[in-house]
Amino acid sequence: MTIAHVVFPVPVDNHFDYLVPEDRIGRALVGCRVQAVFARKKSVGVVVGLAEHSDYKDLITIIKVLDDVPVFSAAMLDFARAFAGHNACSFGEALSMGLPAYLRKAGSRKKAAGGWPSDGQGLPEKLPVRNDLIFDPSFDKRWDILLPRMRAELAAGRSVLVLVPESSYLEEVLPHIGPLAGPDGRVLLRQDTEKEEYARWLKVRSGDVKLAVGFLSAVFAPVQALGLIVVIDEESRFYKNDQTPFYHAREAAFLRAEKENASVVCVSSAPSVELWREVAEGRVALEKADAPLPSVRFLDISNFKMKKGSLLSPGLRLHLEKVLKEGGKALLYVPAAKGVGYVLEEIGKYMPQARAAGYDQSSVARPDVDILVATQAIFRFRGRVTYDFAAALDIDYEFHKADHRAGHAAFALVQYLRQMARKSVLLQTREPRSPQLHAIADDGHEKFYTQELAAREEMGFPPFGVFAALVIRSADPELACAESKRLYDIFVAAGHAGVNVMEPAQDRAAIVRGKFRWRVMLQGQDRMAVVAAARATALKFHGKKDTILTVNIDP
DNA sequence: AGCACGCCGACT
DNA sequence: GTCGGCGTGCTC
Repeated sequence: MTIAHVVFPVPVDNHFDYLVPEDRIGRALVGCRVQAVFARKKSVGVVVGLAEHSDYKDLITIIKVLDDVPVFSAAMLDFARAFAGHNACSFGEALSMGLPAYLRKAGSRKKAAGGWPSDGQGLPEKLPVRNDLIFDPSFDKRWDILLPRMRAELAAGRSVLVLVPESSYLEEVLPHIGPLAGPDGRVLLRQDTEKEEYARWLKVRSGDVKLAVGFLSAVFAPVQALGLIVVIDEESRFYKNDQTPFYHAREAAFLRAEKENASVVCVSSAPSVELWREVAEGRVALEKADAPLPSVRFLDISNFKMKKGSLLSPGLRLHLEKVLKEGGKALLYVPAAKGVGYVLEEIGKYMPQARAAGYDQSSVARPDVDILVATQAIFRFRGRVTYDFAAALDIDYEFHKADHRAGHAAFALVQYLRQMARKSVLLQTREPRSPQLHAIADDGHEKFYTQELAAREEMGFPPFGVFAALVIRSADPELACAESKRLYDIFVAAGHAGVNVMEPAQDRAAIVRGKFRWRVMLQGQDRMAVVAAARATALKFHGKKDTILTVNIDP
């Protein structure tokens, strides 16, 4: 009697036992998809283990084994298990991330044709594992270090997975890496139709693809003989998934690489504090690509009595006039929340002779003018476009955000401005003596990380502690509030040692698409303890009708 | 997550 | 009587 442990894409942590059909006894089964009756419905599950007997009495038999050869290698199963533990989802939910929609559906006749070359047997030895951070403040030195590293893996018969934060990077990345593999050996992973997704998945899985490029979900791509995962601009916020499971692609990349004995190389102009800690602890090696960058100066406006909302100080106007007189071009950064409109109005009033325009998320083209007033959106041109002069008009605003990552965001902002300015960068501030401000503008960078790591350790913030946000969504504001209180009570009643809880509060995004959001925040030192507490609380909480609860680890 | 079971109030 | 709301617990 042979029993299969099967997991399904539902939020339950345990596996379910089924009898193996006669004709499949003794053949490879672990990692195969199966069709079986689960909770009265025909469902697709994945075999994650085998046993000789089960404690469960009324076993039923698997209806059909859907794959001739396992869809998931042992390493991918290990990765999914670790991923589930990291992100407060079930093993089955984690595995379903690695399947195209066609192969997740119960009724689908689609096959996962082809097989793994038996988990790497018959392949040349792997290169030694080496996790690196390429710190490239200038943006253009990264390829000198990265390309030889990728070539070495490919030459050793290993495949390489490249993650980029979003599509604007492709223009920059593809010309560099395209030549590393022939047209049949490379693929760009994009979400479009299910049919396309499936076709590409098969191609990658066949083993022909040696170089795959994609966005955050590409970390699950079934590349064979994985040697290296490259994470381009690892600090980007786009690597954090915005729905369940709320995983971070950089963290998932490290988990997967560990299970596949592969390496990770992160590239960044402003490394995340989380990754910098890995460097400090010796788990990731630092390769700094030194290149001169323009220095940063402060423009103290604390003594100016400016009109409310005004960002164009007399001092800044003097700078701009000088730049214009020399025939140069200026970039003025404003936070997206403030918009570019008011600054443009002020320029029109005080400097009518200057050609000025705005650039933000909604802009189609980048205007070629003397003064460009832009939001974050302009940074998609990093490495390709430069200005003579760049200024952040309200750098204080960046620090005063109630977010433990605000300091890093400000640091990254300054780094990006230095990349886009040929001559000088100016930070307009009312707090010219702020130690944080001096740390982010320091040429050495060490100052920022030392200060930021100390502050985060003191506060128990990541990477020294973990947050978990339990978010309740409902169309009814009262209900959302009441339910978050009930959730809080459930957590407190269970008493999770080593995990702190904060009073229910409105989520940062209080209303999204007509749904009101309240959240209960958990915090603790140990990631596993926080994840376990979050998950236990979520499973105990039975949401009222029309309310949804999501668990976001490290929001 | 779904979905059935079962307990209460409301109603032709 | 019995319809249907929603709280509770289970899925091999």
